[in-house]
Amino acid sequence: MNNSTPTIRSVTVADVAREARVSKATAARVLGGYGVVSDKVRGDVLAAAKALDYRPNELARSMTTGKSGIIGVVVGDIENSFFSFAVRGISDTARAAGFNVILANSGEQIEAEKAAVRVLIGKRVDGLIVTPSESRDVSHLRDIHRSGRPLALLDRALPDLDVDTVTVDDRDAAMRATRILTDTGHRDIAYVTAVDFSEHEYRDLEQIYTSSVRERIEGFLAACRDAGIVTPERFVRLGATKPEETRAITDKLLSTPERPTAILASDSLIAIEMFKVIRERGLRVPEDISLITFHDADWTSVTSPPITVVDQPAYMLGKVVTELLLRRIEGKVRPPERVIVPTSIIQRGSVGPPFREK
Amino acid sequence: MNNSTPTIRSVTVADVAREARVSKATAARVLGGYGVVSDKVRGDVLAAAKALDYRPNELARSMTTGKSGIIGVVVGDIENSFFSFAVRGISDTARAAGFNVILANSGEQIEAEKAAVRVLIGKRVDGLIVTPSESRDVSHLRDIHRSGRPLALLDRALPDLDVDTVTVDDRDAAMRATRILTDTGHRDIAYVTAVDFSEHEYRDLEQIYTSSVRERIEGFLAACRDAGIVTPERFVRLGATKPEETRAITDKLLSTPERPTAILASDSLIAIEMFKVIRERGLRVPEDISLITFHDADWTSVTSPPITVVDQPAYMLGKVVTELLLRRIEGKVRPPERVIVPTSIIQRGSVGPPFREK
DNA sequence: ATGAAAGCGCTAACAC
DNA sequence: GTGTTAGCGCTTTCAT
Repeated sequence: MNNSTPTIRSVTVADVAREARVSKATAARVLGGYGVVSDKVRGDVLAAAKALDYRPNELARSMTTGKSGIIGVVVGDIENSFFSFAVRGISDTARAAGFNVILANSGEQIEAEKAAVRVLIGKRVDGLIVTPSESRDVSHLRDIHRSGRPLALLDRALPDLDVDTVTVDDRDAAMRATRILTDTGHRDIAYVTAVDFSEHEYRDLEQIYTSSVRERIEGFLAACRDAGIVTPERFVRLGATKPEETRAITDKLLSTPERPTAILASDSLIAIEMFKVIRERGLRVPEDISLITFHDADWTSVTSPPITVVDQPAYMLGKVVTELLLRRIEGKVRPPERVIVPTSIIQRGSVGPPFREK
Repeated sequence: MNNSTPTIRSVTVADVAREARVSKATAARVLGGYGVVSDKVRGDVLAAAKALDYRPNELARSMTTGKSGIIGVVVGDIENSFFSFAVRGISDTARAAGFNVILANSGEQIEAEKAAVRVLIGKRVDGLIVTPSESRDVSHLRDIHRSGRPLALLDRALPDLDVDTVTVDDRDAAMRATRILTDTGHRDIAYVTAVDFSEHEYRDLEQIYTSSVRERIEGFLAACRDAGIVTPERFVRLGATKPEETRAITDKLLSTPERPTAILASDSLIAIEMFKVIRERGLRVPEDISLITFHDADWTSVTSPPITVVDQPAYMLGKVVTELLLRRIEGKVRPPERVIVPTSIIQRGSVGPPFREK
């Protein structure tokens, strides 16, 4: 049909108004779906709009209304399937409420996170959902709050920032997972986590600025101590942020004669890399070493043996945090909520008695 | 510090101008980084901006410039790690060029895809990258083109739409994968793909409206025929869009005594589900049945045996399609490009001779 | 029920 | 170099 050159100037309410022989205001009323218009005029305007192929300019609309219909989301790493699911939960919930989502990746880097927040605020998003990469520097998050836009935190709580927050029961989950290991007889258990840190060695909790990481370590250590294990922190390893780092940590961990007999991994990306290294070294799971990981990633159920996991309802986390945010966007004033979503442990075949006992 | 109530009205160039005792235009010049200003005035304005905590309103900026700095992306399913990687490639490339990304999920539904496109156009994105879910209805994509905004296609070509398109060598990849199977002696090979279709049975290529799906089937059939296999289409199955569908297809496929001795899966989501069903039925890979899948998903390297895959450079696809789009956004006029990125096959342990020969 | 006009925050001509 | 002015496309009083 219309094979003419691309439309240079898009058609505006003024164009439609002219075509329909009404005022700009009237056309805008029917096009924008507000105010009152007679049925006849409505019909005329709609017909004109159709004839001209009118598309509203959401930008202009946002500018006058102050709302963009966009929710900004900043996550640590979209390639981590935990976040994929959470984002899916966010998107579905937002879309159902008529909102769009702008997604930004922080790569767990505080500077990238700040930049992303700045941009999103500039775009006048109606609200933000952030997975804060650390709790020391929250000035940019404070700014959001100050700018009057709602903010909700996903997966990680910030002690200094009293806003709607949804996390899982990290401490408890870590304790339960660890207990499975100690109950099976393990005394030398490694905990490997992804917090960005120059060294892999763990000193004390003061080093850790990410709530979920911290709480999991706390839970792990507590469960170990409950089982009478002394200095359980000797096998805590930080900095498994990339496959190569994880590989280095695992290699070192498995090289000593005093090596751990079980491993608890803080996410599935770490676990899969550790699993590969374990395999390559000719070790068997769980005969030679037991393994539990956070997150029920797809691969954990197809390995031989399948992996015991802490199942985190990622989609649900995304859904809940979005609901909280939407409620704020709608202007409900009430104290910030702190939702803790329970996890469950799916026992599969990757835990067995420690090899030393054989 | 400033613990006052959230800023109601955000500070504007006018506010900064007043504070710095210069005109709005001058303030705008330094704040917007264009035009020329004396160093002294620049300093004054910057100081005023800082004091007032000025944040540019990107919306207003976009409205006057006509550019939003946003690239709209519509993919089939973000949970599919193939798309995750592609999106990561898109994001990284876009961000490096100073663009943001709005991500929308079509769920491979044409209506959702149309809605997403409409919204993104409304937001005046500077360009769109779409993974078209089918090639019959491309009116909405034509509209993009007509609206003057660049459009680039990812992973799937559209015969009717002559725009920048980046895909992998689907036909050839399917042929090579199939040949591995035929060379190993297989004569009864199933091809299972995810195109949305009411029945699972395949009749002819005319049913298929998605280029990548179609080309892969073509390649599969061609390679089978080259190997002298008659009616290879008898084992082509469509509609593996959800785990349940895949499960049903696999169950049926494996229930007959004439069951296939090898399977080629069109994506890793299908393959993992098939792998699970195979396991549950007590069949072994590759002794009882061989398996190859498109996409080097993480799980394919940790199963026993690991899975032979068609490695698609998803990140690269995203990167390349974004580069093409950015070039168009910059206004370069030249004929649409059709880039075909080569794939490679990673041979692992999931292919063996057909069990019937034993 | 409809219209006229102002204004959202910014950029872009065009003067001076 | 700096200021003045006029929009961008829409919503929103305020009249009529």
